[in-house]
Formats: sequence, C-alpha cells, structure tokens
Amino acid sequence: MALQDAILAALADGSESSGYDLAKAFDYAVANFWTATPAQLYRELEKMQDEGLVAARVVAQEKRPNKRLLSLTKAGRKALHEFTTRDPKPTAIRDELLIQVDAMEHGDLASVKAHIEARLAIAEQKLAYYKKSRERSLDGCSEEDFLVEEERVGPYLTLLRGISFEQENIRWAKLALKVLAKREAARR
Amino acid sequence: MALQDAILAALADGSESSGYDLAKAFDYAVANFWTATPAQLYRELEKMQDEGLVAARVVAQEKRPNKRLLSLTKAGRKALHEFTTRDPKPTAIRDELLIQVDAMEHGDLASVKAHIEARLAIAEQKLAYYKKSRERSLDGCSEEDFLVEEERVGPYLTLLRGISFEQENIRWAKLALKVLAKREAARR
DNA sequence: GAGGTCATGTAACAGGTTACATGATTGA
DNA sequence: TCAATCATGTAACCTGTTACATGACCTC
Repeated sequence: MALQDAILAALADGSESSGYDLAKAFDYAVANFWTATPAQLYRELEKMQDEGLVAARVVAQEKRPNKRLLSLTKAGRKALHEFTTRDPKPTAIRDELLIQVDAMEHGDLASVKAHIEARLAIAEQKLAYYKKSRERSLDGCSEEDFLVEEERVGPYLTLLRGISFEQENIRWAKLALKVLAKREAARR
Repeated sequence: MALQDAILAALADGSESSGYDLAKAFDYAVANFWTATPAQLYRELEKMQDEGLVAARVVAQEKRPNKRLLSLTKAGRKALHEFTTRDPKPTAIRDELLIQVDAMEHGDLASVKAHIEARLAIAEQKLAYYKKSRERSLDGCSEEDFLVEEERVGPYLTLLRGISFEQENIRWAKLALKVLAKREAARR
C-alpha cells in the first residue's frame, strides 16, 4: 500500500507526471525516502487507474512516443488525506554496506574499504544534488523566513532530512576509513 | 540474497543462535541496518540449511520447546567472505512518515504532527539502547584506543552509524515540530 | 486469569527486482 | 558510431508482510 501513498504524494506535489517522470523521481540516486523501479510503478499506476485514484491524459508527441500524463482525481486526493491520518510504519533501512562492515573481520578488508570509498563518493554527489535543490527552493529567501512564510514546507522539511542523512554518511565513511588506515599502520 | 548475507553476518558475530534469537536481532526496534520478520527468517534458514551454509544442533530443554541452535559451516564462512567482495547495493530507505510530511499540506496537519512526536519518542528510545550497547562494547576503554586495539571493530562502526542516524532523527523531528508550532502561531 | 516470553513454524498474499523488448532522437 | 535519453511496458522470479497455530511457563 505504501508505494501507492508515495505515488499519491509525488503527484500531489508535482502534478501531471508520466510514468517515466515518476521513475526518475523514485530512482535511488534522487529519492531520499522511497525508491521504486519503473516496473513497479507501471504496475501500480495501472492498479491506481482501475481504482480511480489517478487519471491519465494522453499527449501525442511528434518524434517521441506518446505520453500518458497522470494526475490525481478527487478520490486520489481523498486517499492521500486519509493516508496522513494513519500511523506510519517504522523506518525500514536496508544497507548491504553496513552488513559488510559489520562482518569485515570475517571478510575481505581491502574490498570493504573500497566499498566505503565508493559510498562516500555517492553520498557526496547526493549531497551536492540536494543542496542545489535547496537553493532552488529558497530562491534567495532565508531559511527562517521560508519556513514560516511558504505555504508548503513539507517537501523542504524532507529535503533537510535527506541533507543531514548524506552529511552523516560522509562523516561516518571518513571516520571508518581513518580507523582502517590507523589499524593497518598499527599492524606492522 | 541479501537477507542471507545478513544472517551469515549475524551468525558470524554472535555464533550459535536460534531462529528466535535472530528474530529478536532483526526486529526493527533493535536492528539498525537490516530488518526481517520471523516468518522470513525461518524460511531463509531452512533454505540455508539445504544449501549447507548453516548447521543446526538441537538442544532439548525441559519445560521449554527444543531449540535449534544454528551456526555457520565452513561453506557459510566462505559465502560470507565472498559477499564482502561484491559491490553492495545502494542504501534503501523506506519511510512512510517522510511521505506524510512531504504531503502534509494536502493532508491532516494535526495527525502528521502527532506522528512526528511519536517518531521522536521512538528515536530517543533507540538512541538510549544504542548508547548502552556502546558502553558495553567499550567496557571502560576509550573510543580511540578501542578503535585501534580491538580485533573486531566492524560491529562498533555500524553501531556508530546507528547512533548518528537516531541523533539526526531527533534533531530533525524537533526542528519540524518547532516549524509547525511557529506556523500555527503565525496563522492567527 | 490475563498477558507476556520462549520457541517452533505454515499459508496466503503483497510488494520488489531482474531481465527483456521496442524504437526514434540527441549529443560526444 | 556509440551511448544515453525519452517513453512505453511484460514476465518471471524473489523477497517481505500478515495472520494464524501450538503450548507451557512466568509475572502481575
């Protein structure tokens, strides 16, 4: 059910997206609290159309395949409102890198170190991307003013959570690499 | 496949656990980077026994059902080592609360506020639990010394990531509540 | 005596992943 | 000319969730 709610929320703040647009928004490289693959989205959107939560408007394009632009119906908006009243499930995190780090003494240290380095680079990219998003949102306004005056702060608040998540990933990865280096030096 | 790897890692650092023990360790209230329900674990453990990755030793107990204590086989240790050499998948986060916050202006503000408060309380509990774990690990030793001298730092490093995750959840939740309060005050 | 913990699971269903298929256009 | 982007999806499979079942013990 929760993917459905995530789609409702995405359509409510973006408005009129194609399945392809949603697929980009739910890509792990961009999304900070929910991911989904295109296959999942097309399947779910089909179901949501049958249930009358979203409506499609076909836009013919020259030199491009036709688009099906989706938007929320009244029933869709109602379902989204109802969702916000339900108790949210606890956060689920799945991180294979942390499994590897947990078991690193039983595995290949050099590989794990390389994986932490790769993750650090990804986190830095995501952080840079989120910070650009933030600048775009604020549009010159100060954060304090924005948070009180803007009519919609929800997306900004979730963006702040994404930013601090990536900042902590970076901090942690650097610490872990430092520890590994120190231990390697001490082993000789 | 990744649940399998998570089980291998759990058995490698704990050694000889029952399905029930693992279920507690993978519970969302305790686990910081992978969760699984008992049903999932019993199914997966069955498979892993067939594949020869884990072996069960049945321990008869008086006044309690028999236990099946599981441990890694040589093949299991090899599989775990091999896992650490593979590229880990990117972190997957799924958080319904952040969907609700993202869409809060389309939903029920009072409910969302209550959900943030509930999440804050959970994060504080988890943080307290993680901090106790840390004290137990350090056992009077300073962190700096521990990180260089201990033979196994993997579990400690993942614990640190869990701690900072919950600290950021707390910080974020408090900020979000403050913003909501200010906006409510400004609306009058 | 009610509810929690220890300890095992099964069945049915829902949700997520991987691989494939199509085909034109645009930029390096 | 090679890869990426736009844009749609399907099929098969794997993983995760929910609800149920059993039964004795321990604590309030």
